[in-house]
Amino acid sequence: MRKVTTVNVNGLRAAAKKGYVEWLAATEADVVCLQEVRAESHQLTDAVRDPEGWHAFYAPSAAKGRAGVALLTRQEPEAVRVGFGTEEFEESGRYVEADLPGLTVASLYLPSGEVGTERQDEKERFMKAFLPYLCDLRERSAAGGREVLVCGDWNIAHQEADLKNWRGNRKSSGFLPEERAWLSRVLDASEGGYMDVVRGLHPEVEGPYSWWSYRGRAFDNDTGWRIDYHMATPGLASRAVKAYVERAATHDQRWSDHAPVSAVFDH
Amino acid sequence: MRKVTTVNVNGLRAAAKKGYVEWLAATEADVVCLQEVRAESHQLTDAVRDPEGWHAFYAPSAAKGRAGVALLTRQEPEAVRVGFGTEEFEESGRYVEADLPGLTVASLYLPSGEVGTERQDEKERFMKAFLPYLCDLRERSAAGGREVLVCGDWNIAHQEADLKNWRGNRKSSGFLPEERAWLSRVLDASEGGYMDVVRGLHPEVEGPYSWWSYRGRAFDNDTGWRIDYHMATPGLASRAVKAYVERAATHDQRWSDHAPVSAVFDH
DNA sequence: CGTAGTAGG
DNA sequence: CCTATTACG
Repeated sequence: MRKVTTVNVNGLRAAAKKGYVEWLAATEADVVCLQEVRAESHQLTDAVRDPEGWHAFYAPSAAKGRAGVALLTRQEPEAVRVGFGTEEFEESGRYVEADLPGLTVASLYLPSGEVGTERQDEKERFMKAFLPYLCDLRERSAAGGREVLVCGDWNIAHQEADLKNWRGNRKSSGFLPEERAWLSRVLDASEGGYMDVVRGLHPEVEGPYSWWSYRGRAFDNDTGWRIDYHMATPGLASRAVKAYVERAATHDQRWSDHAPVSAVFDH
Repeated sequence: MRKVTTVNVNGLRAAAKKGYVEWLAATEADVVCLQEVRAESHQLTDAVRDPEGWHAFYAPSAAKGRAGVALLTRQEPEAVRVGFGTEEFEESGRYVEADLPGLTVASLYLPSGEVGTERQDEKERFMKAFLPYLCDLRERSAAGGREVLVCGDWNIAHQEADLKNWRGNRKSSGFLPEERAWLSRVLDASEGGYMDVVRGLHPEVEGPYSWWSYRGRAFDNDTGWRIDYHMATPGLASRAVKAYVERAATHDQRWSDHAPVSAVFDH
């Protein structure tokens, strides 16, 4: 495993018609993590559901047309698991993980919230349940000799450098103080203990953003958010040699409001 | 008034983006009758709602996004009336009429039905209430020295020549014996007393069809129905010199599942 | 197979 | 603004 890419496709059926298929055919990634598949497997064409040369695993949501994550791996995994053990989210299409030799890799779609609504409460319940799981996962994997990489749409920008208009979004879901504090705990060596691979390799830059609203000229003006992360255990993070947002993948013809984010690892 | 065109636009907002605007700008009609506007006036752009050179009158449905008829006239009408006096259908967006010198012209969208459903019952209630109105209208207009022309989507094919696959549709709403019999009463000299202008000028042809399903290759194969009619009082019908379906108007780029139907009158 | 509606993001 | 749903045609 050298390269892992994560991308929120915002509806795999729509994305497949607009450029996702060509992008996947051209990628050199060994693992691709998808979020917002927004389809049941039988609604996908065979070629999209099971692309040539990949093993594909889907965790759809029980709610039709919502959420849905997937993992594509070149190598056949030793095991695949859906959900993280919290009843409320088991069939929410938000988490799938696979064991590869020396690595557990996961595709995560953390709920998006809206301040003052039940959806924000749901996001917070997810966060509360998911952090202990991340700790368990890290410990369990360490015992099994595996590094961990949790990729996906975390729906939180961590620091001011992670979104263009941070001042205007201090009261917006996705940049609330409690959400940012939660991500800090994920990254805290004494708690979650994960590393933000992209930020680790690019500590001083604005962004790079991975999501731009479809409204207005957000993409053209690069008015974006960095909410898609590769969160890695330190041993794996130390092997990261390259990490970048494939902004150009959706430049000519946008096939999602997110761009793919990739990380390349040494040996 | 020389030329009157009727067209079911199947959503004026969608049609306006796909070719309706250009078609209207090029037409030489003096009156245009629209059905299935499927929008409230404020949802239309100014140029679409009030096209240059026309007087426009809308009768939207109380149900958002449904039905809706309109009349466009080059000349300012002496009067415009919405509905035909039957409570159930007053705000259903199915009937508007206007008085022009020597003529009352109407835009009608008769409900489409589906056998065995409440929608078929509604269609039948509409038919039952509308026939007496047509008789009243004819008599009232005659007393006022006006001819009558009721144009629109009647949602009934009258005879076998009025749809491609009449055998297969004998139990389909739109070609049921009772619907065909009702149209015969509209045309019966001793009852409705109206004339089918297009059929009057083209007694021996199949069609010409004015609606083709979007499903399959119906348009390319001309598997259509003739359900859009100009129904005229005899004095006006006798002045018809030309009547045709503008199939080519939606040939390159279809902007509705119906094509405009036009009739040209002498003096 | 389209156009609407509405929910979600 | 975009992708889904569902209702209607």
